[in-house]
Amino acid sequence: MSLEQDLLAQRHARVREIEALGFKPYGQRFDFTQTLDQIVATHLSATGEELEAARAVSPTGVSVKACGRIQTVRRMGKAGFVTVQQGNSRIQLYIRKDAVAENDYALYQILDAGDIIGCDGYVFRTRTGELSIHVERLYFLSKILLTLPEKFHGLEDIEIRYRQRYLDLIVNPDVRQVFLKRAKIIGSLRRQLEAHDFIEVETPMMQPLYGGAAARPFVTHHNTLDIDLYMRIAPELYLKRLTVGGLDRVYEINRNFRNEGVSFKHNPEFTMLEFYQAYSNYQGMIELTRELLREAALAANGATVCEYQGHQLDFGNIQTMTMQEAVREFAPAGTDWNVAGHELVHKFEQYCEPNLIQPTIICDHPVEISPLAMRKPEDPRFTERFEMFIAGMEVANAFTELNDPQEQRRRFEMQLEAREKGDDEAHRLDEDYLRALSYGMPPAGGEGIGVDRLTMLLTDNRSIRDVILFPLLRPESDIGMAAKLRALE
RNA sequence: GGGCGCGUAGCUCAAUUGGCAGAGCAACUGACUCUUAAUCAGUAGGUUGAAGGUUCGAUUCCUUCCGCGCUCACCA
Repeated sequence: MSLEQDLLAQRHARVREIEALGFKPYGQRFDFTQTLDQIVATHLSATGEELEAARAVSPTGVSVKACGRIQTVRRMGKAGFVTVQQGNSRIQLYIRKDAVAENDYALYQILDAGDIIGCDGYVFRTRTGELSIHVERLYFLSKILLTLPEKFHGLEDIEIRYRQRYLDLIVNPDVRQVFLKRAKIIGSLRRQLEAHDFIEVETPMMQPLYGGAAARPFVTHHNTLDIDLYMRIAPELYLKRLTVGGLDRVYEINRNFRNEGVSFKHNPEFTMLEFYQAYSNYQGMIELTRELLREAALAANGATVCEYQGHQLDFGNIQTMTMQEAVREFAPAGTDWNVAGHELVHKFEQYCEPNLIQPTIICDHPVEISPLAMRKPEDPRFTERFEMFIAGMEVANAFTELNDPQEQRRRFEMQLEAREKGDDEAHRLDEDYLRALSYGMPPAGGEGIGVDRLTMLLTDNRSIRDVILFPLLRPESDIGMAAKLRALE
């Protein structure tokens, strides 16, 4: 028998012991009166004397019913300390033989780190001043069968951290904070857009034709209809159909799927915010972007400035320059910046992109790479488009939407030519989209913001996998948990 | 897909030129009624990612495979 199975068998035997003591190892509702966060916040500054005095005045004044997962157990003869964690807080429980029922003490003696327990007790401070709960009654809520990683070093194996994120979250408190911040960022984006009268909509993830970006799609199949469907690479064309329908301000925060390489800034499924505002244009999007990012930074960090991989990023002061200006500034002296088309894009990617550390809006992209954006009236080689770069990453992409169906048809045909020349990521021609435009789409500005990348920047994580709860990995070979559990029966 | 690197006990890590696979934590037994990385005494725990090869002998060298990381390409 392997060690792992030996441990599992030990723990399983403990389940029977817990039952023999009259506790249920699983499945009990527990109506705690305070969370550990509340207990810690309430008594943060109370001294031991104050807590003792409060208890003398009213025994219920400092009494609590609380619960959490055991982090460490320190047993000493006829008493001991058990540190439990719940939410963002941990607190130690003090259990002594003469203060609890016999069964409760017997239970305490067989607790393992990782068990989930509850207690009744009162709040006090130990001799060393640590806020603690003096336990008067114990409850058993859930049994751990496996063993937690080491308490001091935590879990560092990056593969296990991604594969078993639940374990990562249990033992690495910083990871929890990253995902709390992520939720705050998304909440802030929603609040800002709602405040501007945008409504949240959901458009198809499975599409008969994919579009709105240049990328290879995932293909799936619907059995009953017997058709292939594509996982969307962007929601853009559906959201713009909604502006045709009179939903003037729409947004969607959801997953896009792109069948491309995986890297520190690419995950096959990623979260995109897209929004469209009728009667606006790309200048309007620049103004809105400044506001959204400023507020997101404040929501995440309480400041518009944050540190990212050693750089101070200022989300409250976003500069703007055209793509040509960027090449003029960053390319080696003598480089011809007064170019257009793919040549300009190439020079931009080569010389500028990695150097755009501070949040920077780059505008006026060549028409060749912008099939859905309106041309600039004063120079039709370029479009009313911008992308925002931060720390060398593209974080946002926006433009004045092309709403002329004739021009859109010609752009699609340009894309078809590119496809025939071997560009298998060129846009498809979407007849229904052209039909929608032919009913008249209001002038509009639209934008997409990469939520994962924004979260990376605001949480100082260099890998997109550290801001996605379950990043895509190759499936594990045999884990055999079912067989191991069956062996315990 | 290419290049480079990594994979040792449940976890974090050692192992000298190729020479008996080790430690701490976790686990188990015992002591201890204010500890906090509790302490102290003892016990047990290994297909060194997998398969093959070279060798008297392989964690160590070679080949293939698996997984992960970094990087390049791709990702307008």
